[in-house]
Amino acid sequence: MHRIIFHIDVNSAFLSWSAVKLVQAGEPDIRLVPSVVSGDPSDRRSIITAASMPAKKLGIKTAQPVSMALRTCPSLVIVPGDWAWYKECSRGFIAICREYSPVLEQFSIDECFLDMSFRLYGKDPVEVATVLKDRIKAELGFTVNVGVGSNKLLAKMASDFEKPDKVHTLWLDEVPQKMWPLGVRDLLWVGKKTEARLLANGIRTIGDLSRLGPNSLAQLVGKKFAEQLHENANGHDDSPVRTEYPEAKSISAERTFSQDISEARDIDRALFKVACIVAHRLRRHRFRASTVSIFVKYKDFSVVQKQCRLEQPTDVTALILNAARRLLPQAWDGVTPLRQVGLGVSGLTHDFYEQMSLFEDPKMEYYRDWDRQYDEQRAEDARARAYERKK
DNA sequence: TCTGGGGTCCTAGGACCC
DNA sequence: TCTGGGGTCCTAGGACCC
Repeated sequence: MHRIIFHIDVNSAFLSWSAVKLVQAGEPDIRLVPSVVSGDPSDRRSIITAASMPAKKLGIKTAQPVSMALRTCPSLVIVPGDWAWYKECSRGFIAICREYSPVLEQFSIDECFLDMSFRLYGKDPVEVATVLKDRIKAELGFTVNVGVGSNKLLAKMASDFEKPDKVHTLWLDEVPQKMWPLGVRDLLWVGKKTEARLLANGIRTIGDLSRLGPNSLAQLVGKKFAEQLHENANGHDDSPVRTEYPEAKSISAERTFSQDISEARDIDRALFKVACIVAHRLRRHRFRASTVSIFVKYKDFSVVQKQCRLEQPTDVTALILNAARRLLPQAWDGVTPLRQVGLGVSGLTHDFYEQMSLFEDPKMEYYRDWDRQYDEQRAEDARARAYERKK
């Protein structure tokens, strides 16, 4: 059975989308100059979320600190992120893609896979991909790359070839010419650590990797990962295009301080804030969580994480915060400055039978009331922001 | 230059049960 | 009294993705 998969990837998504909005408002096109989307540039710890092609040509990269990019290019144009607008752009581009095949998997806000296997009716895949790409540009004002291949892996690798506004193929029989010469780091799932480990063993290209037996690879990266890498390096991937999404398995929030802090009060305040955010998201998605975890990050980026199980699943901020407060001393000595604190919940269920406890905290009603008011305030804020946008 | 925020999956060890 | 082996659950940490 021969499959044909498209991978559609928005070029410099957040930057392009901000550019579209500015152009609509009669402003210059920031895609044509060195520009980035980032957090507050006056915060030393802000990093770049997206960079324009001219910025990338200067060596400015996603995830780089803004302060560093400004040294490279003092005239860099910096725009803040606009998440509501990005969601609108994402919906628009997904809607057009869906017209080409209902077998669509949204992989992230700016990427999707289309299974085109039974949708081409003898037409040339590259021609169809080109029409799709040009339609998005004409109707929405931003460009995409389309990767065309025999499976999801090859389609995704292909969309990463030359950018922007391009269609590339990577069929199984093109793997030796187009994929094997690439460095191992270009293979999906090979990150910095795995690359270092492979290089240390003389494995430089994806071709080197493809020729390695899964057994010798298993010594380096573990059995399961080795099997996957071996398959992928040979261009094999039988994972289906998933139209349904598994439910979330965890929810977390974190705060990075503008300076490392060791003041217990400040740490607790941050913990309180992230607990409010996480519990609110739990309630909004009608989840309850049975495990609470906290993590702290030190200035050398080392992370310590502690978790505990709750007596019963909850979505109550106070109970989650209490658990977090109990965990904190296990993760932090109370002295060493912290860069970041985070709080996560997992073991999510939609289990809503209240297991009646004889020992229910008498403050429970108060806690729930507090949460209701918090949720109402958040909803009101969201309405106010939506109203501001419409104006 | 000094590194955000939100996720997923895998591994390995210990506890506990049969 | 001492022993094996398998299964499950939990925790901590590490790697990757966008």
